[in-house]
Amino acid sequence: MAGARSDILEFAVLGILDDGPLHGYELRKRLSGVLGAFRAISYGSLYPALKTLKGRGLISEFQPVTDADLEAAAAGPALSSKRARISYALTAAGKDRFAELVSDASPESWEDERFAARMAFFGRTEATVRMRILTGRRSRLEERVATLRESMARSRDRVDTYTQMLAEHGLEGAEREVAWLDSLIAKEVKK
Amino acid sequence: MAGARSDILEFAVLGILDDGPLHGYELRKRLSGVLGAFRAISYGSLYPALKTLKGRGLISEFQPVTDADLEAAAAGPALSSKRARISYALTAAGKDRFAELVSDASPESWEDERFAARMAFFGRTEATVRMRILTGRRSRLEERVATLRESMARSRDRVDTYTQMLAEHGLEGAEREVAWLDSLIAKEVKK
DNA sequence: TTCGTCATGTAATGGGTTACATGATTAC
DNA sequence: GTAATCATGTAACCCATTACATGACGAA
Repeated sequence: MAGARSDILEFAVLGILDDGPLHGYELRKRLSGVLGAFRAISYGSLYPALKTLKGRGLISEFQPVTDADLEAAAAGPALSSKRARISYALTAAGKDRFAELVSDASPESWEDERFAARMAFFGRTEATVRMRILTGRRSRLEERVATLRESMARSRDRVDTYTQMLAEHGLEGAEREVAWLDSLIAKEVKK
Repeated sequence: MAGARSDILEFAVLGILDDGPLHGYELRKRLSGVLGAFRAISYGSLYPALKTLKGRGLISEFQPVTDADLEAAAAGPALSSKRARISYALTAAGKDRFAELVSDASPESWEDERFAARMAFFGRTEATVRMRILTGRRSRLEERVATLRESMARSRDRVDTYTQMLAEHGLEGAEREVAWLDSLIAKEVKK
């Protein structure tokens, strides 16, 4: 993914806006479904990020005024609020950037922080890249399982029951994710 | 937990040292078993934290020189290295502080960031506090399950299959943790 | 002798949160 | 009328990581 570190927010925002324009507040809600598991980003992170993205010419701001605009921008339960919210849309450069990011398959893609976001946009990801990320994630997790097992074996008698149960639960979680990935990979192959 | 935010590292370090003196390098390894799941802290975090703790008089530094000291400080696979490592030990104030922290049962205790660390020291936690944290964690997780279910229901037709599978996997993980907590709680009751 | 791991640290950087500030709209 | 939620932002702060710097010890 070209850049260095947490372009993950950039990626997620571009990906969501690639689906249609949205205003900040709603964007944030969608973000929590895309960024790993449960974490929601704060406005103190989102709005500055939006500003940066705009500064880089990847997204553009607009106030939806016509009904059509409202419909396009709201895309929610209802066109409830009439307040002039600030909506954001991808520019051509933004679309290009997202296309670039979504075609990347470098190892960071399957690390904890990024994997969920990457998978959330698998619908717009090439099959080969998808496969690479899934298998990469799988081997990453197996690695973790191995490390965990080893460290549990080493410390078995030193640590108390609670620590052990904690570690065991973590191990089971990792194994479960491996199994889940296996099923996803199998589905990919069948396709 | 008296203080504000991430006294979690403080808590974990005190808890580990409560078991006996240790040097930084080894401390860091143990920390990864105590801090949630898999995360390891970096030296760039650990050493400054140790310095602060020392400044606050909660831990003290010493160079193990006698065989007995070495034995006490190494506590590892072997007394391999003869190099004068800097070991840390709890002071009386440090012991008090740990006792204070370990008896806390405020709601933050069962949030994601803290729960694992709290549970890792359940062996030295009062039964009532233990119970409170376990049940608190449980209801926290159930809350999450509910939110997740609801948000999945709301967005069912809008989001693609991959996002859905991701959400489902997250949901299952949360449900699995609830079940795990149930078994832990049951064990506590029997005791 | 060179590689891996043990071992300890500091400075720069960065990503994020919290707290604060403000105000409109909706449902009761 | 008033509480909840929608909505947008800024400034201060915090915690952690990365990159860097240094060096000893053991094994091949």
